[in-house]
Amino acid sequence: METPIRCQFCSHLPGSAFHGLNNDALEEISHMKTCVSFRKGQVIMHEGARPQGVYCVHRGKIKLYTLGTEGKEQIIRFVTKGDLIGYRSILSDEPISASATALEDTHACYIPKSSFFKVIEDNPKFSLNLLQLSCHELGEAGKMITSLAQKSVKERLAEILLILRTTFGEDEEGYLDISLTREEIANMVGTATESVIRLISELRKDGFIDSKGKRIKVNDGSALREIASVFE
Amino acid sequence: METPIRCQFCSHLPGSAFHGLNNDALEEISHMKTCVSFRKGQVIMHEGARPQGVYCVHRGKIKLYTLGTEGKEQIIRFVTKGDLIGYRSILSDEPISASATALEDTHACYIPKSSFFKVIEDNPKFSLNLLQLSCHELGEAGKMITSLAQKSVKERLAEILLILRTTFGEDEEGYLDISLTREEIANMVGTATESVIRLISELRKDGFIDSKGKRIKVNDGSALREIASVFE
DNA sequence: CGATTAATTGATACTTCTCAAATCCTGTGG
DNA sequence: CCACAGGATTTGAGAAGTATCAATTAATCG
Repeated sequence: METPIRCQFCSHLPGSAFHGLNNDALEEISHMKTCVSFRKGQVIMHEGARPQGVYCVHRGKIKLYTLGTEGKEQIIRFVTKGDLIGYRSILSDEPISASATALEDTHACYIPKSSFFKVIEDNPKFSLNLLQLSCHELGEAGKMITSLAQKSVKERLAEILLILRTTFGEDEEGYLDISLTREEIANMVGTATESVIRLISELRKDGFIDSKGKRIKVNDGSALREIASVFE
Repeated sequence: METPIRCQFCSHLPGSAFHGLNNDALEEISHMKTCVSFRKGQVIMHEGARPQGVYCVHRGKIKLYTLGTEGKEQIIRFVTKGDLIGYRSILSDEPISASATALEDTHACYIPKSSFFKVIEDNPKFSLNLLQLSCHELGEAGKMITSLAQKSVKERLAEILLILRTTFGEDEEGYLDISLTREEIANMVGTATESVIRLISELRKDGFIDSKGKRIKVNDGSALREIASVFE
């Protein structure tokens, strides 16, 4: 447990669900929250559990996933700095629908359930932000559903490489700023690990991407867009 | 355009997003809304458009779907009495992510965007209801993602027959109270029409379901649950 | 530097899709 | 009320796409 930065001064405030709240509200939240850390690989929330609060990620990367029948992970989405975890479950009053595991060492602010609801009640703006957020994600989920139902594995892989680039950005050398195993990529695409491996090496041969071990670089985004049939 | 029932007296109020609002609020909404009808097959909202208001369905059944690359429908979910359409787009301030088409003649109440926001501002309870609703649907979408990514077509079909039963119920003879073409079922399952046909006849041979034309009856729900690997 | 875990490759089996043809329905106009 | 046109459903056969299994090589971590 470390001393938390006060929310007013958090660099992720503008893009977060707390943007637009007045100073008093932010000051109050700052007092209600605590700061927690997770090591790479650590489970932050467990599918089926009842969360007692929400996390606002300050640093690090997290995967959200459900477990399928055979215990296979299906990655639903990724969470990074400024994003909330656990709010879905608390707001719908349902058990957690997706487990969260840290992909790298992570710092987050923890806001207990009761405080979270207090912020909602006291700040219509926050409530609206959350509505906007959940509705946006609902749209994203819909896209993912259509993609899984109608696209081939190759199309989906190309799509997800592009999503990874927008979500995590690139480092100085142009590689995606996220380290995933082939299995994790497969669990996002919804296919077998071996299929991902074959297709990645195919994309590499075609020159659309580069890859050194886990590091992947998108060379030709428009080629990937074409493969993924993304027209946006 | 017909005379709308006032919301206070609407039989769908308890299960809708407007439940728990006080009488004054409901009275106000009643004055802001208008009543509209759609014929079977009519498109209510078009993917990509900017909706100017939301519909609260009073009677009828509606499919929400996105169009995939080849123009193929992917049905995301169904909407029935008491449900809202269009709120996701308005709240996230994004174009409509899924088209809506009436599966049978439909009556709905239309609430213009500005009125909708006014209700939200004036009634924290409504805002919370919407949050709960969208978060619940987010969980459902996650389940659908996992199912599409990991289950076989047969498992998904069994799952969807069960979903249809919970969503639409059964008529006096035990048949699902919804009429869908094989193609529409396929568009929900995320497979080819012919595959659905083959699997439906397989389930019929096994005695788990009956079907006469479009009418489908679930004989053995627990067998379907077993096939679908649903453990709830 | 072992010992594990991850990544890769090949061969094979299986599921699901696609195309084509036949049959069945359903609503419509005579 | 009947015949018919057009769509929906069904069935079969073959092709394609993916998964699975096994064996090998590479990478990673104490």
